[in-house]
Amino acid sequence: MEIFETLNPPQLEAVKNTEGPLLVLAGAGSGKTRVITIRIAYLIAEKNIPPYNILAVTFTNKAAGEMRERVGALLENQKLQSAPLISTFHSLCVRILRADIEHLDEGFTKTFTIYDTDDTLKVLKACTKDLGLDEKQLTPRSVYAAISAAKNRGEDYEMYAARVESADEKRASIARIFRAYVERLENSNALDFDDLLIKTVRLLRKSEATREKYNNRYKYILVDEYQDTNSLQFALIKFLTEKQQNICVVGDDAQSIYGFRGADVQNILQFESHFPQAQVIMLEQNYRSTQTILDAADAIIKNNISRKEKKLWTKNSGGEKAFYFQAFDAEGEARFVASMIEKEQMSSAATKFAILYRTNSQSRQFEEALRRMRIDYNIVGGFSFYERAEVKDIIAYLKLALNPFDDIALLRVINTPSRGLGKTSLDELQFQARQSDASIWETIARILNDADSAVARLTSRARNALKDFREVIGQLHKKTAESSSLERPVSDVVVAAIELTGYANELRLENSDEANARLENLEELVNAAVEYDKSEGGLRDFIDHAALVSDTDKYDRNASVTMMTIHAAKGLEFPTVFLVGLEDGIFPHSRSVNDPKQLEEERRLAYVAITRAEKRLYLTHSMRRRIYGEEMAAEPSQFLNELPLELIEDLSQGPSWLSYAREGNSQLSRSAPEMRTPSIQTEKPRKLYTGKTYNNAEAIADFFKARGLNASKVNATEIPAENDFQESKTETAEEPERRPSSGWERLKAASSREKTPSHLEHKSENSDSIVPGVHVRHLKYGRGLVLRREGSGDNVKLTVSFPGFGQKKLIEKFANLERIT
DNA sequence: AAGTAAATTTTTTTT
DNA sequence: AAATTTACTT
Repeated sequence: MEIFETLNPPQLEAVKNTEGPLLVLAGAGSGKTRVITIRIAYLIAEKNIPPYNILAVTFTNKAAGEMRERVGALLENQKLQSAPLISTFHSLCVRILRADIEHLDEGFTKTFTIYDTDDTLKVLKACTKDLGLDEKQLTPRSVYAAISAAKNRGEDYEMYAARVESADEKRASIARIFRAYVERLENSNALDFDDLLIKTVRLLRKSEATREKYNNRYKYILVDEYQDTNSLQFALIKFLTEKQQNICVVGDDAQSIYGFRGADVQNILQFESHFPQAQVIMLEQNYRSTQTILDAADAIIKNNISRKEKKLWTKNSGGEKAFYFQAFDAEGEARFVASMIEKEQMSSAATKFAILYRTNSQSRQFEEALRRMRIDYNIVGGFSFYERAEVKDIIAYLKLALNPFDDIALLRVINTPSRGLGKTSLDELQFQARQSDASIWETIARILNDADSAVARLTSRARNALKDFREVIGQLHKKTAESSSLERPVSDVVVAAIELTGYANELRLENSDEANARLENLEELVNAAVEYDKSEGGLRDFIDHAALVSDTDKYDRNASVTMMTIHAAKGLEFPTVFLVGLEDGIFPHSRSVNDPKQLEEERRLAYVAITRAEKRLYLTHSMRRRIYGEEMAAEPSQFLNELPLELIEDLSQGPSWLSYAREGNSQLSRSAPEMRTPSIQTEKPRKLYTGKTYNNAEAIADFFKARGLNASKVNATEIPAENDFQESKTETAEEPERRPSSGWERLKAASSREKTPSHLEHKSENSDSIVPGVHVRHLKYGRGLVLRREGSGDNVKLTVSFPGFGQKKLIEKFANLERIT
């Protein structure tokens, strides 16, 4: 195959080294995907491995789809009997479980339902309520996080309870919810995302026959983005490679960005000890970016302590500097990005742009700005098609028809469209179901069959509604049965779920713009089903697909402008990248800054973002930003401070943070830290900052005024708590620190005094230093983050989030809070 | 029971 | 600021 000639020596090694365990450490832009796809093609075309013996695993459907496509293109001219399985971890597990879950003997059957995050949260909420626990403190999200973490550690609820026994009350409650949750899922024959992995691993551990089957089936296994695997995924791989060890994993520890989901970098770092015969190949030549971009990425990542030294290099020498822009507010930032895109589109229409942000909520401003300038864009993430209410409703009907024990699906649709079943009836139904430890579907049957209906206090109207409902689901069920034996196309059943249930009729009757839009979405769902009928999958696969596709899967590589989170951008590349919202608290995210481990993950995220760029990189941040509808001053991200100034070109209007940084650095090079004269006072890291320093009496008075205090009233202990004074007095004399520190706090105070609109000014005058965003210490709860401040004078109420205790509402006057940094 | 008004919460990142 | 949840009418 002439394609091999396009590979460099280590890439070629990685392709041809087909036997035994192989670790490919592939830096950003080093042609990783090419290597994997060509390797698969090589196995088939040159080594004559039957395609069905090959398994490639990815994390996202997007990656799997792309890989399928590229392998397909490489093997275009071959006549193949089968196709290699290229799948996500979760789809692979569904496939295995749909075949063999009954061997697990845990009561689950092949027709199990998959609960997505939404469904899971609903169950958790119901459990918490059921147990009479505090729903305010035990939010479904936090409980889910705890349970999911436990599951990913391999704990069931008993182990969790045992481990947590002597710990705080909250975790004891979580243990109870955990148990109730597991029971409910069992009753509903449902598995959540974690369960898909857990049950598969358990099944492989338990059943030798199953293990044997898949070991014989998949003789060559490839895993993409191996740095993102968690312990369960590792266990899965271990079982699947038990007999033969033709396992090739590809990844980059510097791009490990899913630690929050249990991913363990140790899997890739310890590969050689997990698979003792392993060979290791490093791909270090970057084909994507300019040297400047690589230098910028490297400047940031080298601040991480735990990392494997890697030296990416490129033949694409030089390149232009990274552009930098400081905006006054988020709208200004978006306007800047939009106008830069417009300008570049004028000169070369074909180029592609990505706007990358840390959180989905940042997309809005950019959407508006682009729309105003009539620039077409594509947005990945946020609301996905399958997350729309009407789509989920219809899917729920289908899920229910396939698995009547699925309480969550049932509750979703039992009164949609309205059948006259209100809260009272539904509460009664659920109560009855809990009493008899049965599913709601069974409970309905029992109530309707029981002539002596006094047990259930339901109105005759409600009973009739239930009868209708049962009838509808019954009919739908018949059709699904026909569909699974492939006598009836999937699209037929989908249409039935839309029409038979009266769902479409209700929307037609409403005849509003919104209702029509929904009807169109349902039309789209039918289209998707028609597409599906062309492939061999049945209704079941269609529904599974709907549960397992993520919003990142709708990336359109032909779009000129794509907006998405940095996470979603992993694996992609763009000629021009805008990395926006480079502000402290946004990126790195405020929930990560207190934990060095999480901060390092944020830094890797920055590394991923920057290395997406091929030719041109823009870095932007805003001086203020609205958070929860409240205008907040925002300081530049510490990551900006980690970039060498000579790599950056400032496009800001007027003086910017960067121009101050330049000034501050003009006398002393920050690349020469040894020139620093250490002394007790200056030992503490300090930051660069713009704006006023508090180095005279007037400025000090101003400072306190901004905080609503009189300088004379302030006692001695409060000043050091702020610790602004000594530092700022010596500011210009000292060498600037690489790692930014509290100087920015002063910029915030200064800039809010100078630039804050008057309504905000007023607010800050009446408050002291305990405002949203600061940290405080509480005698009992310890350190906490102030989220909200309400009221005035003696009635100031604060909402404070204390790690481990949740959110507390406190009266400032009595709470005895101390502000800390 | 259903619709409206008011109160409350929300934002990390994802299969 | 927006979306979701709860409280209050009819």
